[in-house]
Amino acid sequence: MSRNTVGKSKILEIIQSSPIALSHATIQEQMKGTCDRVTIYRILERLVKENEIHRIVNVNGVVNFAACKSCSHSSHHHDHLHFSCTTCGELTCFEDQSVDLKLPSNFIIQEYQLTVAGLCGKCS
Amino acid sequence: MSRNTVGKSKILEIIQSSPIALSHATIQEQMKGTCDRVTIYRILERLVKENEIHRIVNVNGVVNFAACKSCSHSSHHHDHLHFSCTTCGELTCFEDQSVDLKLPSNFIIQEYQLTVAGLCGKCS
DNA sequence: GTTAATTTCGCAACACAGTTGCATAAATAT
DNA sequence: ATATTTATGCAACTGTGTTGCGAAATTAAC
Ligand SMILES: [Zn+2]
Ligand SMILES: [Zn+2]
Ligand SMILES: [Zn+2]
Ligand SMILES: [Zn+2]
Repeated sequence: MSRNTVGKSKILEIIQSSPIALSHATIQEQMKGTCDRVTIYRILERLVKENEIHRIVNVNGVVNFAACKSCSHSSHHHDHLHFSCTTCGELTCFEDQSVDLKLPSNFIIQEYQLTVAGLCGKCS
Repeated sequence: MSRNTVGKSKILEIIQSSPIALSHATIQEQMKGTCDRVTIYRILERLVKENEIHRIVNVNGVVNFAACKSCSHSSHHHDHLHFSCTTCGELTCFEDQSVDLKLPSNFIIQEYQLTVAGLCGKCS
């Protein structure tokens, strides 16, 4: 396990206390200069590796991060759906929505990226 | 409708004759210097607007383009699944796979980005 | 406690995808 | 033939993410 530093704890707390997924840029803002850009990238990488958070590629190509809630540390699955609002920009996890896919049997799935974009409840 | 230029026709042909989705970089390679980088970006933008091609954000965040086959020009839908191979890098459309999602009724879906990554038939 | 090994951090520099402004060129319209 | 519109090329720029490296901070060993 990697070390628990001040920056790491703070970043994890920011992500865990957010109802929506956050981008690196947003996290950096909230860190208010207490951490270097690159350090934030590396901490996020560590947190992903330790199954504390998961990464979602938004429809604009930018990576966002959200806390892992329903997935235990032993069985880690991120096959749930994400919704990205085109107005307010919020990226929400639908952890209850696991989509079942029918692919040819010789296809081996390693990673999911299931996101729909549109207007969220607030903006519609 | 935008104008039909040499570059536009060539790029459309490259995309239509490809069994997999292509990135801007790959298209630029196949254009062999006949077109400027920026021009290619703008032509792709036009082709998307005219419903000739659709854009897929790959798991690495890079945008890829594929020809529109099953969708007519009147009813345009891109709710199908994509598969991105982590070994050979190929991004394939599964136009027959339309995933059904159950979102809260006040959520309005505008755009789909349904991609799974892993090992394709050739690489598994 | 002092020293050595490991990990983290900050800074600079880089790679890459994508965008914008502007002048020129080409195609349409009058 | 002239004016208007659209497309192109070039340069410069933005934003996201990465890599190398030396310094600082932790942890382990003695
Ligand atoms: Zn919204
Ligand atoms: Zn999620
Ligand atoms: Zn493959
Ligand atoms: Zn497709």
